[in-house]
Amino acid sequence: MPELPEVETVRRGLQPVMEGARIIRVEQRRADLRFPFPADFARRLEGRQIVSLGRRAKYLIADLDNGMVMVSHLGMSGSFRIEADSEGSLQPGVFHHARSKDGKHDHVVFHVEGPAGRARVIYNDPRRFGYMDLMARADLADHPWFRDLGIEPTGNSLNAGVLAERLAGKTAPLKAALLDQRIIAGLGNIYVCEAMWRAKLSPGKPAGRLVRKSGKPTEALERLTGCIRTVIEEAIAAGGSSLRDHIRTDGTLGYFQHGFSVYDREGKACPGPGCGDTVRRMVQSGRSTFHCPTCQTK
DNA sequence: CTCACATCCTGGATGC
DNA sequence: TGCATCCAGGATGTGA
Repeated sequence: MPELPEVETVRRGLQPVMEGARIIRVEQRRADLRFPFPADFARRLEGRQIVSLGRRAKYLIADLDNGMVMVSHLGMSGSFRIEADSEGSLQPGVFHHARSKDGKHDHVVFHVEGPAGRARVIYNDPRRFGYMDLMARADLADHPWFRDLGIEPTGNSLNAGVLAERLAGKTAPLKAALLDQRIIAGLGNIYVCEAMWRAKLSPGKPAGRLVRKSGKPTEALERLTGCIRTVIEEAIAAGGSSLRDHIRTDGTLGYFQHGFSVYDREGKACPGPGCGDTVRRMVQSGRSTFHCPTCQTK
C-alpha cells in the first residue's frame, strides 16, 4: 500500500492512541515478516512507554522511554488498525484492509494504555513484505535502512539543488531515479508517476539530463521539485490514497486517488488541458509507469 | 560503479 | 464453477 502520504496518514492516526501510552502486552504471532523479528521483540516492548511516534521516509519510528526505538515498515500490504479494548471511544483514522477484520494475517497485536484509554493496535500484512525491528535511537542514523536514505520530499529539506547533486551523471531513467530511496526517500510508484506528469517530464529521460554541466538544476528539475512537493502535500492533506480495500477505521477514505491524473488510468483521457490523448501504461524496471506521451515530452 | 531483473508473499481481477 | 494467468502501493540481492 503505502508511500509517504499513506505512512504519514497512518502515523497521524496512531499518534493519539500510542503517544504517551504504555505498552501493556505484545502478541507476536509469527517469527518473521519479511525478516525475522529481533530476539525477545515482545518482551522488550512490554512495560515501555511510547514517548513519540515519528516517521522518516516510509518508516514509522516509535521512540520508547528507554532510548530504544521500534521501527516499522509496511511493505506493500501492511496496515494498522485500532480496536478499543473496553468502552473506549477510539476512532482514529488509520489505514487498514477492510478484510483484515477477519483476523487472518494479523501478525502483531500491541495492547496499549494511554491518555486515550486502552486499545489494541493491530498490524495486518497479507503479503508479509513489511518488517519491524528494535534498535537504540542513537544507532538509528547509521542503520543500513536509514544510513543511505535521500532527502524527504516534504517541508524545507526538499530543494532542487540537493536533487541535482544526487542526479548528476545518472543514466537511469528518471522514473527509476525517483523511485530510488537513496536519492529521494518516500516516493513510490504512484507519486512518481503523478509528479512526472505534473512536471511534463518523460519517464524515460536519463535522470542526469535534469542537471546542468555546472551541477546546477535545470529549469525542468526546478519544476519537478515543486511538483513533487505539492503532490505529496496534497496527498497528505487528503489522507493519502485509498486503493483496493484500504480504508480507515472511522469508515472514511483517504481520497487522493480521486486526484490521480495518470496512475491506474490506462486508456482514460489525459487530464491535461486541451491534450486529448489517452494515458498509457508501460513497464520500466519491472514496474508500471502511467504517463501521457503527448504531455510528457520534456 | 550502474542498471535491469527476479524474488519474497497473498489475493483480487480477468480470461477461458 | 474451476483453473490459469497477470497484476499489485516495496526493497533487496543477483548478475551482466
